[in-house]
Amino acid sequence: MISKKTKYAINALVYLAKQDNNNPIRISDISESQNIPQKFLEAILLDLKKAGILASKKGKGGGYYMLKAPKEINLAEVMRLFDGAIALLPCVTYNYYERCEECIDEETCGIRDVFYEVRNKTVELLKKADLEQIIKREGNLKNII
Amino acid sequence: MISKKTKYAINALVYLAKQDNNNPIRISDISESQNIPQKFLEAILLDLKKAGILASKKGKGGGYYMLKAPKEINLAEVMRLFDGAIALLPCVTYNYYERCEECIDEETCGIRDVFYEVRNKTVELLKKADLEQIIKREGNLKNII
DNA sequence: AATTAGTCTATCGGATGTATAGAGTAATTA
DNA sequence: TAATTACTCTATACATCCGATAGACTAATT
Repeated sequence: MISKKTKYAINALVYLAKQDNNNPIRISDISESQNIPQKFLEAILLDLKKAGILASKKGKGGGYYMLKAPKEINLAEVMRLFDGAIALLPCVTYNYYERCEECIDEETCGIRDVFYEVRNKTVELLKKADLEQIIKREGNLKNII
Repeated sequence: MISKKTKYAINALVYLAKQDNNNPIRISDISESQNIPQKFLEAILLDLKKAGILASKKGKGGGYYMLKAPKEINLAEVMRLFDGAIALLPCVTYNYYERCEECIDEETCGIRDVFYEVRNKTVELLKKADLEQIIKREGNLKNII
């Protein structure tokens, strides 16, 4: 399961990416419209800013706005930022590799082999899912109904 | 990430499935050969027994042995048994569905749409991975080296 | 100068994951 | 039927993480 932090982050990003212009949006606006606890959201937005995805403006008329283009931000990136590794086993991650202590021979581990496949497929799907595409998907789903 | 419990369970199952005959194996044997803390392993084996995957025999010459055929046990089943849902969002699980509290419209949620795909692919891959196949994979990996 | 809004630090309760201890029970064998 | 072996159950400990909140601080704008 992904953490609430990641989920909130994605929701906030989609919300910001949906704005017509790129004017700053107040934290309290995002918080209320997306049902995210405000103080919790503050920390999340800060992290997104540090990651170079968002930027902020202080003072009256301030708030957060997109720095990167929606197409350049995908769910794999956001998940890694808040939850760390995407893989289900530490021994099949790109960025957070760790040997399984109890493992006898990693090279010939059939279990690892399976989870390696799972990770590859998952990352592939999550990378394809950028903010622009997610918004398009919403449009499609609305048309179906 | 899957829990150690799940990982230990899989390792113990593969170990038991590899035995030539289906004689009972002592907990202490599994524990030592697979580097799993014995007391922790006891609880895991009990769960696997309750799930109808293993059976046990008490007294001298006793231990745990396979009840189901290795081909009938796949990683999706084991993961669900110990870690619960496989999906990354509660709103896209088969067996543990829960609405996201903060969600505004589930039906048209683009994020959900993505994670729905990820879950389907993951479950597909994990279901294909039964114990027999895992053991075959190990054989293949050994031949490559 | 006053206002508005983001930034930082600290903290907290609760849940979960990993692991261990020890007493108790049941089956087997000799 | 006693001794042995091994499984079963309950309780507990500890660390870590997660979700959330409080409050003081700082910086930009009007």
